[in-house]
Amino acid sequence: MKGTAQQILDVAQDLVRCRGYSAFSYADISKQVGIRKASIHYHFPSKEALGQELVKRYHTTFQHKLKAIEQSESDPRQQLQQFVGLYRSGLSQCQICLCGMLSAEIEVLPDSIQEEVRAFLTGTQAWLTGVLAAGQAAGCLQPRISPEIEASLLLATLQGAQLIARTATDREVMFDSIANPLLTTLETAR
Amino acid sequence: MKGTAQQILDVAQDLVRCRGYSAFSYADISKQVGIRKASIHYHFPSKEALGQELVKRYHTTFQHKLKAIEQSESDPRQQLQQFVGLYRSGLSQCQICLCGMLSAEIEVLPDSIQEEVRAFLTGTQAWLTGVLAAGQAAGCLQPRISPEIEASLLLATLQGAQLIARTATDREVMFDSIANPLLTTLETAR
DNA sequence: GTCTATACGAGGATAGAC
DNA sequence: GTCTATCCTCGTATAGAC
Repeated sequence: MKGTAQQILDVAQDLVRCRGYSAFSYADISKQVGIRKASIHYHFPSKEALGQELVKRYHTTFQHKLKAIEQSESDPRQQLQQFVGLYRSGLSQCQICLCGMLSAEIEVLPDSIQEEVRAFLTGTQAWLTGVLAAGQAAGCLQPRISPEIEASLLLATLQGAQLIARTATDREVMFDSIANPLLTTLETAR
Repeated sequence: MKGTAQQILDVAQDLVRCRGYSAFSYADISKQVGIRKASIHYHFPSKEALGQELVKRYHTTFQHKLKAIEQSESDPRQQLQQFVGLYRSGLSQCQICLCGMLSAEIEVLPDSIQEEVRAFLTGTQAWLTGVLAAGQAAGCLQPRISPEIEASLLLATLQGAQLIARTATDREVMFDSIANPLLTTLETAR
């Protein structure tokens, strides 16, 4: 059984990924967790503190998922496919990457949260670069220009694909229509 | 000299592209235009009405810019370059595409505004498809898989590049580091 | 830890004078 | 067209009882 703080973070994460930081409130969390608004302040004194913790936890969890991918798949092509899968999941509930959403809202975020978002993006791109470099070395992936540049192109495309997909009625279909061709063209011709 | 309604839309557009729909208010507009909050309601009875008009006007203006590109450049490569330029401009003031921002917030937007956003994205992708098809026919552009698919890939990458760029200190440099390689790889090798 | 009660400001919106 | 005045709701946050 989870602690209240974790439940709050779980609910808050879903809310932010769906509606955005500006548009979610303590009242929303209150309803879904089943405690009063004031009680949330016991666990997180301010919205800023909550938001900061949210991104930190998201970053950590995401890193664990990346580690898991590295350990479960040795083929860089499949690591890449699983990575794309991370961006696909959540779309059905109309959620996008927490840090994609927060990037859009970056101008209205407290500095402390902005920093966490930047750290996430930097870390993710570094991981992607590693996968692409390994794939290039193994001859199974062909990054455009360089692994570094391909990583930023890829990340941008996935964030954008999420944005566009969520305007569609069938979000996953729309996402796949972008992500699948992308993966195909990165894999070396057989 | 512009009418008040247009001034309101101008200011509102900058605000939404920078902060988002949820995070901008009549008070913000009021300060910048120099009239009282209540006066805004004379021109736009509700925030929803203002938002809807905003996207409609943005869409129309954007279409005019696309027409202008078609007429000033006959080379599809340069049309594409100018198109990318549209996504680059505004970044220095921390603004992203109005409809990219609204896509992120789509879940909290009134239906009427959601529709306008979808129309914009569909129209833009159609235009891009045309340019890519022309470039392919002329042998100066090489779309991945097909012009249609390349258009959606390209659009997603540009929207994502804007998102990521705005988290950086030097936003235009970051944007270019994604957009330039993208353009390079689309142009046929010389 | 969670509650009730409350403070305080901000947000969108309306009525009516000028 | 724009103003002042006002309404009502919602948002974050705090104090203090249980």
